[in-house]
Amino acid sequence: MQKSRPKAITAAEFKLQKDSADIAPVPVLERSAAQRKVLDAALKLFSDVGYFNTSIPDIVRASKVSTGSIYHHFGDKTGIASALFEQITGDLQAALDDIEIAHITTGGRCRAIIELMFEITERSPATMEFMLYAKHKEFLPAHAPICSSAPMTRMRDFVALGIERGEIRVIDPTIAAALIYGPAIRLLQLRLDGIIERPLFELLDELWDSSWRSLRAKAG
Amino acid sequence: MQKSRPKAITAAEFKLQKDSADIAPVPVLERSAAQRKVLDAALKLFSDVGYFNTSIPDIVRASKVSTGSIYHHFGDKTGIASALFEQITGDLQAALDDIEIAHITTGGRCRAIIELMFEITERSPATMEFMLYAKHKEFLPAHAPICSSAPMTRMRDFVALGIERGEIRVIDPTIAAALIYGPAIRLLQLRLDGIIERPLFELLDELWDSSWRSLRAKAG
DNA sequence: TATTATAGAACGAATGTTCATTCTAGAAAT
DNA sequence: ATTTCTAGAATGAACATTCGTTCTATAATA
Repeated sequence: MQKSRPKAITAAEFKLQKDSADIAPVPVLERSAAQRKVLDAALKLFSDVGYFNTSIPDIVRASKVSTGSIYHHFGDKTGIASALFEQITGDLQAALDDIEIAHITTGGRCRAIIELMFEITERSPATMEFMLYAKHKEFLPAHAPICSSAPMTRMRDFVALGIERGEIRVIDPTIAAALIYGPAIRLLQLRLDGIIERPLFELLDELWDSSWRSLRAKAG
Repeated sequence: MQKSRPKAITAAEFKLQKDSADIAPVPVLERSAAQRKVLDAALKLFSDVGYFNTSIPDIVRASKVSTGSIYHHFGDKTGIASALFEQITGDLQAALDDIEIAHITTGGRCRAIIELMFEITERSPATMEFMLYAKHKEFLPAHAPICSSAPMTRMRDFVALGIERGEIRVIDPTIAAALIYGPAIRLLQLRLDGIIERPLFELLDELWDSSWRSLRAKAG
């Protein structure tokens, strides 16, 4: 059901895709240096003090890009958040593509997804914070909630496929997905909040053994 | 380590408690009708459109309490959020007290906690949203993050005790807590986001069987 | 009991600030 | 030479908060 990530496409192809309803009209993400500076500064500020506590003058100061340029590139303040959202979910989609190719088994895929989430959390906490905590509906009314974003549904699809294939025992797929990803997400939230002080990688093996044990089919 | 909830106490007793450092100086929560109207309206607005999209005039309109009265009772806008936070965590503490008394086993306690979270989600989604999603650090800089709030640490303590008692197999307590509560919290988020359309209660048994299976000690 | 004093609560118009956005003009790029 | 980009001052609306006042109810006084 899920199409693979669109690669670089021409304008004509893009238009074509827009007409067929099942492909999200995500344009190719090519950012100028100024755009990147703005997005970097905004991500950091949004994560540190929150979207609503971040003013455009703050972003101007932090990014060293002028007000006029920011509005030229992003239209308005929500445009910045929107661009960040698309950047991050796009990157995530790409990473999920790689995982789908690199791992055949459901167990391998799910473990790799958890590893990916841990890695993003450690390497760029602000990115993970933006994905998890940003109340997108508060400043991105146009976007669907993060839970129903492409990467999230993709993660659930992997689990559902695992049940079909008999790799996961028969169980409500929603519950199965929650059992697999829920504990990992919980740990990563605790890590972001500073409750967990060790790098998440140190917890991965023990977490995975327990999570997967409760779900894999007996006759594996 | 954890003291039980303070019952109604006299002023003298309260002062005494304040001097001993290990009891939080939470005053008895007695709210006037006006205060309750404000808190009800604010909770609904905060949950519907977010704290920063809610103006004081909005709260005045919704609660039918005047600007002046609101400032008289709550000091400033963060005071409203703060009062909500204390109300909700206080109620939660009380419910956890009841659970601790009503259930002896760790399994029973954890299951009851999940049931409680589900029940709050169904009965008052706004309350659960405020607890989960409210980026408290953005508008309640004085409060610790929700993860390290009293009810959350309490929930972890139950799990840690279960390991000591041998009811849960030997495993990192942080991971154990994530395995128990993580999936439930995940489901409840999906329910709040409208992804799950059935009442959570219908998922409880299947969820619990799987969660607990991965954690209970072999020699139960 | 009748009158006055006091204090807390309620009110909402007025204030001053912040902030997103616009505007005008000039610099680069194509 | 036309379009794209950059710049930052100017604008105006929205907002949290303040303040002077009025209401209500209980307490003090006579």
